[in-house]
Amino acid sequence: MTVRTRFAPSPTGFLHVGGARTALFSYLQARAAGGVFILRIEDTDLERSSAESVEAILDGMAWLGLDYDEGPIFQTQRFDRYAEVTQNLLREGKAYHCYCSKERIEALREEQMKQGLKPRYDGLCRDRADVPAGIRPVVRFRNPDQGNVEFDDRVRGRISISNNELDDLVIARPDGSPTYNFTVVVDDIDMAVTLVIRGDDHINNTPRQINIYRALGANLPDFAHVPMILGDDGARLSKRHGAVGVMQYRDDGYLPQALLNYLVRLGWSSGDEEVFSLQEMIAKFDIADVNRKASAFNTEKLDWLNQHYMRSLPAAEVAQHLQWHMQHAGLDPEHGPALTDLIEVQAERVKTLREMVEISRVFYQDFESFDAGAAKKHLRPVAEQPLRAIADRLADLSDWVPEQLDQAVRITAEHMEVNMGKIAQPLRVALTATAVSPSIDKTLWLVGQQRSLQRISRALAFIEMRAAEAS
RNA sequence: GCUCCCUUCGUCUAGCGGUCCAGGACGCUGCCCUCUCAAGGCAGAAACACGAGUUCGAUUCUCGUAGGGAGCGCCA
Repeated sequence: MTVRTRFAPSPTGFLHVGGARTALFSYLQARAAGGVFILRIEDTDLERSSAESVEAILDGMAWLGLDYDEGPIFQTQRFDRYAEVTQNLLREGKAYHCYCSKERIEALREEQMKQGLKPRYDGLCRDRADVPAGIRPVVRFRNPDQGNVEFDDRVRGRISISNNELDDLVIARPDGSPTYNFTVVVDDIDMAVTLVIRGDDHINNTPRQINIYRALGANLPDFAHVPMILGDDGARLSKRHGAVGVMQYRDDGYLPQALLNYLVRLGWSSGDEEVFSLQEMIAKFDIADVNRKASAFNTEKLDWLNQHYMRSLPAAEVAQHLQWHMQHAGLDPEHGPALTDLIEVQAERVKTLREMVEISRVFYQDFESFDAGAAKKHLRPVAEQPLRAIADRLADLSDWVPEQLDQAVRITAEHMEVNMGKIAQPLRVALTATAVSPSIDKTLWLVGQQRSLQRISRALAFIEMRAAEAS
């Protein structure tokens, strides 16, 4: 039997990291088995669902590269089907109309809670013969009241719950619209899903869903309930933890490979390995090896992985993502070094593409003024001779490559009998306006010959101006 | 309140009765390297929630306690 998995988000917001992880797990299980991965949009709640959210989810899936074989399938397109199944259950006596008012149900719930009982529908309308006038009834599923439901969860192990704990849940509202626990079951049956991977907040729903499967005479899929993701502080992940939406990670400068790798390691491991390409994940991941406890999201480790991928992925591939950030920062890649060159030298000094853009402005745009502290320390009269000397040598350089540039600076330092720092630091400030940049040869290389010479002249003028002011 | 579930370094995890005075990774600290910042190399601090059992022997099995989570909707 071919493995069929699905990811079934409800479009009530963006794709968050927890959802992305269950999507990834479902995707990996399907791909590993040469099976089918389905995307289904659970939009039965017309109030909360939105087209923007659907877009956001689709965008998130696309950015992560989690391609699906079937879908997106929208539940709102399947209302006729749910109604049909509901009618069948009604006809077979496996479901019934319930005329109880919401008020009565609420009062019942309160009363039961007060008595220390678990709130459950009391079945008043179960065998009702009359049809009260003027009331549009809901449809309730007739849950077995004997025995218990057991299933082997692929991550949680054996789970057993007594039918006494369950009650007759509403499967259709007065207007006929179906409810979640019913639609998932109908859909997973119709779509022949063989493995249901979802958040463990659904674990308590599973027994009642299993009862519906049985009433429908369908085979059960395997279930795998994965723990949720917590924020850095161990509390449930929410907006106040910063980024929770997948696309926010893109905006913040993370590579999809890094996020995916981080997510797969959250609650799962394979020996001492930390880095996994998508192919390796497919080969090594097994939902049965996922941990049972919730894990906290740690941005520092994500940062480490992100830098790893910025450095190890082909520069051309990273450049495609960097391009997007350059544009968003208002920088034109044409006005400076090739992005692949930039990545080669900058990737090891930043955690995100966004930071890379920030520290690289100076290679694409002229700066307004020298950093005050850096200028005060390095653009002093003593730097004048070294700067003139290096400028002369650089002006004659025909081959503007790091090796030649490194030689030029070293030889200049040797001739002047000074430390590298005596020449590199003033030069660094001249070129970048700050005292921090890549190694001096790489900095020169990225700035380019013409621009380097212009900036050195500018620094010399600055030094003279300061000297004049002082005297 | 009731039901179900979870508990190894700060964090992610390895461990599936003796190989563990508990291994790896991120982070942290120190040293080295060094033209700045990084990166890199080396070293280090850092955990089995607690209490009873079972056993010759428990991180590993059982039961309690404590702490935490989820569910109990005409939301998904």
